[in-house]
Amino acid sequence: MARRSDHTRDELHALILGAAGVIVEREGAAALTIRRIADAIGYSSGTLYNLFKDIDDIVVHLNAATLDELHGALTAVPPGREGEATILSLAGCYLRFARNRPHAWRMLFQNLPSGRSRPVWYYRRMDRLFVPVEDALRPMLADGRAAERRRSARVLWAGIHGICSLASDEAVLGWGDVDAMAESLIRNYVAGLRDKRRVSRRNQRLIAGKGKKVRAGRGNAPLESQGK
Amino acid sequence: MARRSDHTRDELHALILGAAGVIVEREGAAALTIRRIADAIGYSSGTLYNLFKDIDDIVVHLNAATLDELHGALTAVPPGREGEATILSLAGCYLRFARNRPHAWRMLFQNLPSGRSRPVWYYRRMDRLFVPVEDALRPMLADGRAAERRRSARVLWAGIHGICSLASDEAVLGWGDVDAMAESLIRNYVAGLRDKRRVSRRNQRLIAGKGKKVRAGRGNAPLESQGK
DNA sequence: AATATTAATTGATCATCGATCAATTAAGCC
DNA sequence: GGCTTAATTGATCGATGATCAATTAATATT
Repeated sequence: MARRSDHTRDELHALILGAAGVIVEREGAAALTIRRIADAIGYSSGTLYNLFKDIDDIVVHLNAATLDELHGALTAVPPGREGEATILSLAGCYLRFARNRPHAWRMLFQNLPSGRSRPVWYYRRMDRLFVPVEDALRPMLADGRAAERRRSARVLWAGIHGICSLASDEAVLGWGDVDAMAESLIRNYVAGLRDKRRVSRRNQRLIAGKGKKVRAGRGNAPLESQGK
Repeated sequence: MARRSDHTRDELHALILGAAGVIVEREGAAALTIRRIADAIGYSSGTLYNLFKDIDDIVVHLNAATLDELHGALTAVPPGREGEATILSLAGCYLRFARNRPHAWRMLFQNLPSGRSRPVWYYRRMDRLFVPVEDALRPMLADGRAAERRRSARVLWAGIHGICSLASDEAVLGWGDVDAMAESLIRNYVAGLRDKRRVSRRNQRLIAGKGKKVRAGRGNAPLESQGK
């Protein structure tokens, strides 16, 4: 047949993503195949290529929906006047999401074949996730230090993500520890942020005192010092 | 033919892993197939199944070799009497490794099909990576607080890993920022670690002051407070 | 109402994948 | 030299992503 009036193009689009989402939710990304989606919605496999370029395209759209959900959950946490508490809530939100929807969450970060890259709008959606953290940092890092705030938000978010990532890789870390770890990360990092000046000075002294005389001023990058 | 005297069993084992390593290094994990390895070493595909259970088994052994290399690089950084500087060096080492060997590094963390899990000895090799960080934390966290030191090492390592992970996912973060981000993470987290007591007390006051009276004492877990 | 136009849908088909296993063949032993 | 053992082969299977000529239904035109 052709142009069955069963569904409009948009309905079909949603139908495919819906069925794909169910498969991923239940069995993980590895179970997601063109034929299984087609069977689930009662169309044949070729039809899917009318609406999506290839299977990676489907995955990208699924991930976009997941990112939207996650973003919605993050923006739903009450901002609160105190920054640290807000960040703790945001982290808890992120961890809960990853734990409740492990398959969808892991698919977000599964590496694609070398060479391929995701569309731009996809990365914009990932960037959006930093915003709530950035806002929560405003009490600690004033408006004058926007660049620093931007970086700190990304450091915190990446840190939470790293903890989550190792925890979801069952047995590297157990899920039992992640809450305490995330709390440790946030509490100590934010505390460090608060006495930025004193810390910088102390580190200068300590590093300079270790071996050769090296002035470790702002912008100095000891991480690159032993480049290979 | 059979039992060609070309190579012993061990040689063949190494030959397979060597060829597989070259393929991954050059083209990434997606290019690694049984047939390509077999062609590369001049054997037929069936032979590989004599030495490895399946292709995941080959990947696991490749990853083990990568972990050994990484561990070797980490233990090669001079310990140094000062903890923070050592941790900065360790992080630099980790970031450099991930940047220089992106394919091998990313394969370490690629999620396996739902249900499957890696052998125990594999996770032991991952645990080993925490040890140098734990040792470097000894100056800040005395012997009495071993559990705290253990957790902090994992927090730091997971944080660095998270930064690295988002950076390798090209375009979420650029590689240009990671050094500064890692430095920010370590400097601030360690600083927070240093005035643990004062920080805890301050947070108690702030959280208690926000809305309902909640005593946020030690062991309180605000991350789980709004469980779903 | 009949026909032509357009486009959605199909499913056979292709190359490739991981994995299996009967058949083959070489090495070691008596 | 014949026998045993085990390593090696490659055809084969089921399943994958993707393609495309053929089919068919909805719409426009006459």
